[in-house]
Amino acid sequence: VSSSPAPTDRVISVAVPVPGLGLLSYRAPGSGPLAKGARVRVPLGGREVVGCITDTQAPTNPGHTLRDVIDVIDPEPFVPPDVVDLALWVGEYYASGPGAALALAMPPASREGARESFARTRVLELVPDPPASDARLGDKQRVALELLRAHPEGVPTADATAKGIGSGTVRSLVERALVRIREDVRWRDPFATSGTDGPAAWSVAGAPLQDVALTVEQADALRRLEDGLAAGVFRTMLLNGVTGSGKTELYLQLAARAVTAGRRVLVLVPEIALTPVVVGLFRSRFGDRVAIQHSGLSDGERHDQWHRIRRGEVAVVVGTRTAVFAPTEHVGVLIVDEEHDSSYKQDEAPRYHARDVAIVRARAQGALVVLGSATPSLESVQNARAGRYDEIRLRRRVMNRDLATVRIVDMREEYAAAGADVTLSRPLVAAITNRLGRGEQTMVLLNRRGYATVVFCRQCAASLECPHCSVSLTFHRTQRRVRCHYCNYATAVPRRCGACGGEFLEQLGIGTERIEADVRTAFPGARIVRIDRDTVRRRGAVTRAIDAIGRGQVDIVIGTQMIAKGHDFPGVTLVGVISADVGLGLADFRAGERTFQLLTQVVGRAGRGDHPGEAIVQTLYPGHYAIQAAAAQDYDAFYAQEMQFRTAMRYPPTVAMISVLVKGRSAEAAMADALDLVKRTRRRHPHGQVVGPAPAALAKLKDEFRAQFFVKGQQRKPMRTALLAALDERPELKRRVIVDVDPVSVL
DNA sequence: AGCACGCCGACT
DNA sequence: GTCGGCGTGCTC
Repeated sequence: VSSSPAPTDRVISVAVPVPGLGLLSYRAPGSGPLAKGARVRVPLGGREVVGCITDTQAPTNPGHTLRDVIDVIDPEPFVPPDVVDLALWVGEYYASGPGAALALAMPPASREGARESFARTRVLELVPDPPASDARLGDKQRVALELLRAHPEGVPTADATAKGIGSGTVRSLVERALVRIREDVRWRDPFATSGTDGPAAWSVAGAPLQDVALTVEQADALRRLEDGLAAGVFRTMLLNGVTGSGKTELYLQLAARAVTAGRRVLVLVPEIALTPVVVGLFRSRFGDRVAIQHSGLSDGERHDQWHRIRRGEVAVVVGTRTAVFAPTEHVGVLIVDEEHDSSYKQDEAPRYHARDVAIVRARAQGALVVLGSATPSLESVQNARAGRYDEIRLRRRVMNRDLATVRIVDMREEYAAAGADVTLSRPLVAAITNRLGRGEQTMVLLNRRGYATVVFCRQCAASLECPHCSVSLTFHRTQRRVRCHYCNYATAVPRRCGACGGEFLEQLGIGTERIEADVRTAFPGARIVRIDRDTVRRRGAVTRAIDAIGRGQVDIVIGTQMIAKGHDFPGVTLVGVISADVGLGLADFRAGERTFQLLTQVVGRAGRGDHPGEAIVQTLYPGHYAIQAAAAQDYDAFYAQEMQFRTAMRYPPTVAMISVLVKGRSAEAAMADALDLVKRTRRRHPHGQVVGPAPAALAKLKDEFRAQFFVKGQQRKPMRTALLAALDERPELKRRVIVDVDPVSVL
């Protein structure tokens, strides 16, 4: 290791997979090819790591002695250079550093330097022009040749073995040059294993193979989208369309147009559970030129899908937020479905928002972005109304279906009439009875798991808290235990109060388990299924449950927000919301927005088939604007009210915001460190606003105490610079500080 | 993230 | 006298 590079040596910039580290410079001896995006093995401290070249001509850093690259793994770019730039942007904007951001753009094993490797199947096939031979064949050999003649495409060795053709028979046939062995790449196809119809399913049952006829409104929208695509320049279009207005069909037809023009299409969906449906729709139009990218794939599946995309074999990539880094070239359209959904924000470093990254990617490549939602984020609508996006409205449902009629039930009246224990209001019970009689389905939403949310002592008023977090424990009746929904701590329900020894423990607050029990009691003959994180933990369980509902094997579905998202159930004509206000009380500036979105989405589940839908919304706050606007399906009313609140409180999107969470071993220590950072940040950010510190809403989590402050301003760059400079003065705090740029949740 | 260094408590 | 607990600092 010497300090000054010899003239022939090149100095390169490398992103290493170490959080908090910037780009490092290394010497690349020799004259082999060096490409931006290629992987290199480099020394780092006392170990070796695999990094990614971000620049083949780096400045020599005078402060450091350069070390030599150990090995150049790829002669060509592994990560496409424009995706390298995208990752570098993410690393800077979200203050995570380049290494962690670049890891998002690489499939798992490749981060350890593994080369492309596909699974292979050995397949037997006949040699086309076998040499004439007078040798006599045995019975087994004749059977084998017969089988191969019947299958000119070849027979996998495993199938041959299953039919009694042993390896000895095969060997002698190969020696006689009558049969040969071919090695096929076996795609580890995630759709085949997690799909609903077995390995042969290329399309979702009933999905139309061709474009379906559009309504006048849809046709107008499609024309505007196609104009945007044809322009061939960067543009963002907000497709703001009520539930059931047929946005997906527009995605499909727009994608077809892009593919015809030789451009690739990226489709982002919020959740893994939604990928099979969307992939199915795209496969029914684009066949096997559709790839999948999401974190639920096995490493092998992910590897195969990634390399298919990288080789340019696919036209459409469908996936969750990570798919925004797919190694696709010539992207013409990026579609972000349900753009408001909080799953697009990663809740660990790098804390990126895939919708915003999609926009950055499109800008760099001159592509069109389509943001679709029935309940767009305030951010997107504000951008549209400021002229930065084009807004396309779809105000009507397809097939002239009406929006569901919504009835708000004031639960205070129900309590007065039937006691404070009541969970199912009289109108809801009557409506469910009515649906059961007609053979129609009901969906019941309660966005809270468990049986009771609080176990409360009637003698001393203490409630059962998690010993590791500052939250109450939730009672789960099926497990006969109380559990913490944050750290998963669980324990048997105590007989007596831990504080006073009193024997009168009472359960308050209801969850889906309790609703399931109450619904079963009220409707003994009904077929009931509950869908929440507790019932569908295994891979494919959601899909199976959703299938059963789709086939009409269920009368009443009870669930958390899981059931509200995306899935189209034609048999559901009634939606009941148990406590519409769950979530409204949270100390989060987006509480109202979340409630409005969830209610609007779930009410939109009602009546997509031939029958009109009805929704019954139970609440203690019937006058709240989020509930009122959702009931009226009036986005504009909600937007106006919510923007007033955000403006008054100086919350996003009226200001830019960075949330900073400081952890400590005591509440006081966390507050003291946070206060120190606040002062240092404030000094460097005199024109902005630094708010706090205060104990975080979740003041203690997994035995760590948390203090929080917010940096607000108009431009993110000076805010981020000020904060990072403050952190550089207290480097020992870096491990205990979480910086979240554009936070989606501040809990 | 690793890994080394370093400074205090419980064992051979 | 050493082993090892995890705080702190560094990595081109």
